[in-house]
Amino acid sequence: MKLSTRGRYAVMAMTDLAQHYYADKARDASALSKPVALTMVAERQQISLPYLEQIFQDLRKFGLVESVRGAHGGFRLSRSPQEIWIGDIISSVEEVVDITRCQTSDGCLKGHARCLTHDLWADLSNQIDGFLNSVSLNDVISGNTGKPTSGSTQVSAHLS
Amino acid sequence: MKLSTRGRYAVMAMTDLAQHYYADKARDASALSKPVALTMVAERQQISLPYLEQIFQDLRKFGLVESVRGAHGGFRLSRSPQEIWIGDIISSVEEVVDITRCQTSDGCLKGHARCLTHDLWADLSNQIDGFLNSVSLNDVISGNTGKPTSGSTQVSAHLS
DNA sequence: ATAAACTTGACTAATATAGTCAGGATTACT
DNA sequence: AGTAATCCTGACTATATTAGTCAAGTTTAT
Repeated sequence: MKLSTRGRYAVMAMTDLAQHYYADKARDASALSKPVALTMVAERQQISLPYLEQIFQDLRKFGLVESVRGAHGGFRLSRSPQEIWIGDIISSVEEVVDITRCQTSDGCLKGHARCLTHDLWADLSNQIDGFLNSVSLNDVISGNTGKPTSGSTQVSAHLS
Repeated sequence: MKLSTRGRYAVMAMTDLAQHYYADKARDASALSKPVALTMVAERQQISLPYLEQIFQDLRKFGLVESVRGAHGGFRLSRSPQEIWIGDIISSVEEVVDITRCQTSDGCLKGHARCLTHDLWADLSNQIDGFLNSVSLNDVISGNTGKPTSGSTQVSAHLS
């Protein structure tokens, strides 16, 4: 799997929108939240504006955000932060990568010696998907991303 | 995180050695297993030999394999497949990637708006590490990589 | 009208990955 | 002793990906 800065930027930007979503709902729970201009998000999150624009086109196509064009336009979440999973965000903006290389021409016979590792990668893939699809935008904002069982207080800054 | 072909090749090659390990032990449980030449591994696993050599230098430096130089030389596992975790293999050959970008100069204040996603990436990192460090080479060979709770029969070939 | 903001698509630069190459050192076998 | 097999080392290159830029639009509030 490849989790590049593109996916990370997308999640950062979406948490930014989510904060505005809550701020607006606090003022008027029944109204739509106001669109947030990407120039603001880019500045707050320190991401290049044209690059963010690219990323938001993907998010829009996958229905995670709505755009409002013209002056005072911008983007808003298309549903509430509890209903948006981190996995949705990342899969919207990252290329899909075939981790196993098995569907290709060289014919991996699953279970055959050539590809004993097939299930390993598939299981790892499920593991990661499972995690990312169990964490919502709301969880991220409220700092509630850790699994109950794992030591979520122990922070390891590096992946190996 | 970046799990590239380099790491996948390393795991494939190590499963190859593990199979030879068991074959040799079946013949004589007390003897050291015979070294396996990389030319053989390269051929069986369809990996370029010079590339494999590079990878095996890393594995050797991290103490996962022993080398035997000269004619009839090669590599053998330096301990039994039950004691070698997939996480060990991958971290030996892949570059360490800072997933959070937080220790750098631009000062991520954890918990600050700028870096609400810090814990998310750290937790994901722990999740992946936890999985890879809970699967041994022996598990891979015996097809026992899935977690009891997750649907390990459902194979999704793509990571998003 | 005008300016703010989104939209689209092509383009470029930097980086990382995968893989190659050449030569050297070590050892088994004859 | 000689030779072939094998590991060992390090530099090198090609390719792909990622990150980011640029230019020229369209849409809409004021």
